[in-house]
Amino acid sequence: MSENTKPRKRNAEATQARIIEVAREVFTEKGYDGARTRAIADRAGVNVALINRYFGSKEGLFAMAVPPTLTIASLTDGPMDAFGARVASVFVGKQIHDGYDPTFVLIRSAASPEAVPILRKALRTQIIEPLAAQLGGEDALERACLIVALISGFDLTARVLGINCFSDSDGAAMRRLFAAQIQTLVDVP
Amino acid sequence: MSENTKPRKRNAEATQARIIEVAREVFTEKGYDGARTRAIADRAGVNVALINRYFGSKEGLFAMAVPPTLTIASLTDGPMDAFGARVASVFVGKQIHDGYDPTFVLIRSAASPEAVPILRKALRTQIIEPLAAQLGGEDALERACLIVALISGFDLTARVLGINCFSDSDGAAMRRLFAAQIQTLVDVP
DNA sequence: TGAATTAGTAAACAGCCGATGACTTTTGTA
DNA sequence: TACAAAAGTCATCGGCTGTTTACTAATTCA
Repeated sequence: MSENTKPRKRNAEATQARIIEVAREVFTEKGYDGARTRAIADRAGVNVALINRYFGSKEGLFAMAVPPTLTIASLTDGPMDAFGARVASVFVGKQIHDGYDPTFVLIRSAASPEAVPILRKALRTQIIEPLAAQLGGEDALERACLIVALISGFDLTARVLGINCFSDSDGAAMRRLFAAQIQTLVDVP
Repeated sequence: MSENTKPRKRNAEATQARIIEVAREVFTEKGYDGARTRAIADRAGVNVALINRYFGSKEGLFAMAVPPTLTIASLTDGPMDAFGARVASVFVGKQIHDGYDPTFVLIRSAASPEAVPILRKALRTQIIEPLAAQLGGEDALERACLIVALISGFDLTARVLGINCFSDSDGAAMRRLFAAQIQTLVDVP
């Protein structure tokens, strides 16, 4: 009862949150350019004009929706000698599910001039730099970049383009190879 | 004298070739969706209608322009124990130059439903399968996919998104690490 | 040479896009 | 209960997109 004591039907904050949630899904499916503001508004059950009212523009909505979620904290938490295995278990065999997938947004928005600066800044400050700091040792920046490249390249090849990269049924071989590749970039120093 | 005996000013074949050449450049810069048929026609010095007359549609032009160029023959030629070094020397430190770059087309068209099936088929049959056959040994398909993933992921991260991945000035460290990563995928068996 | 074929152009169509400003409805409060 | 502020809707604008149809001009060949 501490909050929501009054069941307001009109709630700007909740509406903005719903728009952001839906926008993440549509940006995942279509990328920045392919995502239509009307599609986002319709799926969120609101009028298109609210997107411009609350976020200024489609670009503003993208900037509010995507960068806060670009992080690898869930992967860097835990022992780093098992980092490769952890990444592989998440990305290899990942199903293409409905909903938000930041990596898909990244890949599918790489052709959009409005989205690239936003993605670049978030990727650099929230993923690559922290990862490089955590890796430490020689060429930490290069190794962090290669880890990100391997992950995003794998998602691009296997999921967005839909190339079958598995000679076995459960992807065990890929998971093992993928984990080993990542781990060599962690262990180098 | 067997060909071009008469210096025709109107030459459908030459015009088609010019359109394809320009289309490759524009697809490189903008991706499939961002490439405007009018921009292609204007830069080629012809009327927009010729694109549809000669190639049926924008998608038809893309299918005629891009797949024939998707190959890694220039990289697989040569000793495979230096494959990693060869790939690294080509991709690391590569300048963003004007003109056609198949990897950029791949990355920047990954969000376009019309382009993806075309790219998937060409990438699979002309790059990944030949590369896997050349690699041989265990998990050749997985290793070929990871090589492609690493290359395309690096281009996505460092070039299309424009993230600075180099702690030195000439990229020597990245070139060494990149080459080593690729080479471990070649040498595995 | 003259007619038929081919290369290329011009103009417009139907539809979609993001964004805007005026309008209506609900909510909170005096 | 009256009223002002906030939340949300409606209709529309200007511009752009791929494609098509009708047309003009150059080329080929009998």
